[in-house]
Amino acid sequence: MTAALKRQPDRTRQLLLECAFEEIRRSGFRAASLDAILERSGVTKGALYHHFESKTALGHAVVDEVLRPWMDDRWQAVLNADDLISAAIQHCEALLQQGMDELLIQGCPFNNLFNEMAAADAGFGDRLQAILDQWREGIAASLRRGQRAGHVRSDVSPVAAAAFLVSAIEGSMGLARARQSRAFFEAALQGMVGYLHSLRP
Amino acid sequence: MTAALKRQPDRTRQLLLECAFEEIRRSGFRAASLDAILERSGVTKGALYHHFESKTALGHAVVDEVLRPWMDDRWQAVLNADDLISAAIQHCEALLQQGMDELLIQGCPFNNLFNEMAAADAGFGDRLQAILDQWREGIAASLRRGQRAGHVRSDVSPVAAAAFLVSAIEGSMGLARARQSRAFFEAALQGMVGYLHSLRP
DNA sequence: CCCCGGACATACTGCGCAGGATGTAGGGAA
DNA sequence: TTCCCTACATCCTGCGCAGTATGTCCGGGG
Repeated sequence: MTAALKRQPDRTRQLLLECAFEEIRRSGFRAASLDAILERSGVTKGALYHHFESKTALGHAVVDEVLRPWMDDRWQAVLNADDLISAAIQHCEALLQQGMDELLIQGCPFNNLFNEMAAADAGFGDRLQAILDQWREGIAASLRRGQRAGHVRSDVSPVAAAAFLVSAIEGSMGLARARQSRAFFEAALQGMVGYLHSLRP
Repeated sequence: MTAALKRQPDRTRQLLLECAFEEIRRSGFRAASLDAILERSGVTKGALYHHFESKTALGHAVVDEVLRPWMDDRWQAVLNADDLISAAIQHCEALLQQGMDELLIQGCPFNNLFNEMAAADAGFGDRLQAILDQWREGIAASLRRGQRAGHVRSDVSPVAAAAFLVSAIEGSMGLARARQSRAFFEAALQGMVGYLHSLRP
């Protein structure tokens, strides 16, 4: 840490959270090395263990304070749109045209962490489940609004469609990430657009 | 290893592969402990390293000789059916009614391993990608047959629908596994059935 | 009968890692 | 100014693990 940054506990903590998020994103939680986080942030081990009582606690804080806002921010626009289906299709097409590169290479950090840790550690599981539920319920609520407004077929179950949608989204990211298979991701997005159209009346 | 099983190289090798598959299924590849595999199989470390030159090589062999047949076996019936959509819907409903417990608890071993290793190790990546491609192409081919037979709408892209389908399947298993969330999995399956119906003319 | 190589068994090493023990410096309250 | 607690810094330790070195035994070919 540079001299200018000494003795700024909030900033140090935030720096650790952000560097940990990046490292976890690249390597996953288990493979994330504390030493790597420390090197990247310029913070020492003593400082880290002053702010967080264990690697696991650091991970939990990353979920609460970085990953959750990241997800909220990412999906807010689509979820709050008047017409979810149009917004989602637009979102897909935007992805198809411009840089989905970051997503392809590193995948969705939520999905990565969920797959790795949700089953193994209840602290992660509860937190990630809460994010997932909120996301899913947001979609379901938006679909219900769409049904009332006549944008969405009335015979689809919002809950089922929402679960299916998040499954398809995370599944396609997970499968596409691994090998930078742009073609696969494009095909899956196309299929998603087809599905979204089928929800129309 | 019991006395009766000594000096049977093929059987020893097979035993190792199967125990490794189970251990990997439970813990993932990285967290899979060779010592645990050895204890479960009753084989010693010398024997293991006689048959496989590294943990990674063991993992690759597990994919080739256990996981691939497991997947082939699992999906063959659906892929070869006359009417893919009916077969898939039936498959979903069978899952909904009887024990999806094993899948819920441990998830799909292909999906688990793909998420964990495909990006990190080219040996795993190539093998798993091949399985995925074969699966996806099987679905696409089946959809094309369905189009010729009039079971499937002619305006859907088989390639896109196949990619979307495998994404949704693996995504729902991945998300449902983590926390034994039966409700989520059921909703996702219901959504899947809805999607499958929408592929009908 | 010998002997040689494949099929194991046992004991050890080295490494990366999370985490702990202990030391120190800055800055605000009295 | 003194004091004291927060916010760090440094060094050490123990553990689990993959991988290795070396020994041994069985079974078949000559």
